[in-house]
Amino acid sequence: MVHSFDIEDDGGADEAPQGGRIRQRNKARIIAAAEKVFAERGYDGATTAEIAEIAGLAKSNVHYYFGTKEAIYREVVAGIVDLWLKAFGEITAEDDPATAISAYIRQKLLYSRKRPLASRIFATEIIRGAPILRPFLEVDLRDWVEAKAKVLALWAAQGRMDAVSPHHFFFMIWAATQTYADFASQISAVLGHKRLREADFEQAIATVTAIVLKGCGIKA
Amino acid sequence: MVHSFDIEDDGGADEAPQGGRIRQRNKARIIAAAEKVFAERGYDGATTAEIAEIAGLAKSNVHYYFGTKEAIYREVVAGIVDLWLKAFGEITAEDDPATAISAYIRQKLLYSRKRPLASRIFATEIIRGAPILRPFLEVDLRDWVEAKAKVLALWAAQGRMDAVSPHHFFFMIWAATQTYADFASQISAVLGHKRLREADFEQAIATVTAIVLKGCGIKA
DNA sequence: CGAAAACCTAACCAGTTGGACAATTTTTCT
DNA sequence: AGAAAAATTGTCCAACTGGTTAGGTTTTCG
Repeated sequence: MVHSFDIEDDGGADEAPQGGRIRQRNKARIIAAAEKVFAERGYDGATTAEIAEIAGLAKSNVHYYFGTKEAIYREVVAGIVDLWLKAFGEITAEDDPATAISAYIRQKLLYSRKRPLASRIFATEIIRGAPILRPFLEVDLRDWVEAKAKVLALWAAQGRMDAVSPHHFFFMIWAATQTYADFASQISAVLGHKRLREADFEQAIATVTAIVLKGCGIKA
Repeated sequence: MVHSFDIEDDGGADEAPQGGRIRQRNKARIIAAAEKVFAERGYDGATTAEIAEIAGLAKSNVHYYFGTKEAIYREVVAGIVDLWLKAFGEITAEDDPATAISAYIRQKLLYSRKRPLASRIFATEIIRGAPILRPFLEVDLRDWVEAKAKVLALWAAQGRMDAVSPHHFFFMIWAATQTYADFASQISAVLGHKRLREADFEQAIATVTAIVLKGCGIKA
């Protein structure tokens, strides 16, 4: 998993939340509330008071569990990184290119649908210059892309796809899929829908997949 | 141009900045400084004090020209919308599809290179739910997309390109081009470059153009 | 020139925010 | 039960922020 990068404070086991039932439940509530508030208001716009209110706790109680606002933010971001890593899915040389890439795009797009708040927090963190996530980007993500670049190069050598720049290939997929979370308000405005529907996402999956596969000369 | 939507307060002529030389120069300085601050800190994180400092004026002087922080923000956003409209470029039925789409992608990408701050402010505005830009998105941008959808449909009927969903086609191009401004820190981290270089943008243009054109069956 | 208009800014203010703390209540464990 | 640990909260506060104001300086223009 992630070796070089650990956002969370505890250097210990990566699993099993610590503490009693109450602690566990309240921390979860706070994180969930914080995700909403950070996504809607941004880091600076978010207030611990609003997080507390949504979590159904007193503000002082929020500070009891997480010392500072930044600590809450770091934990929210850490959770999002986990999601990213899971959403990465597997793309190996043994896979069929069309199958693997299609699955990857679908997974990313469904993630934008299921967890738009997380996606937006990730986006604003990057836009702000990735003060928290820089190590993750420079090491883990970079390694991941380098590994996948080799897979794409192999596929290209085998004539199973065109020789496209693997970096920009992924940048394009990430952008095209994340936009349905981050820019949802723009997309729904243009589509004339109040909210994005299931069908919109299905059509997005179809369009993005079709263009990317054909555009890279990947045979089905 | 824009008929249904006017962010700027003055209902009058759209050209020629009002006021004397000093006023003009200082307002420009403030806007430039504000663009930087809003892009880096977000709306809530931005302070009029920092804007003033970067502009080289006293905070009170900033409030002398623009009454409120929100007014500054609105003017910055209005300027960005103008850029968007210009960057839209022309895509008409008479154009050659490959030429028109290539030029459009290139223009958008170069805009991400030349004006990354503007792009980031636009992005955060959308992520926040587009409180200011909603009318623009729902009317002007929507109309623009509908008009272009007809062009794409015609091209498809003429067998000059595949019948792809025009909406998602543009969402994809917007995402793939804007990502080089908004997510520059992610991209440079993955590429291992401290800053994005000219060559990175050229390769981005090449990759995105190639995938989109081929992916939509647009013959060169 | 001279006065009106435009420009500039130090000082100030009221509201908000993150966070500290001490006192109290609840839960846990023996 | 009863003591220790954990949880809860009202209250307080220093720092900061957007914005005002009053009084000064500079520019403009007849």
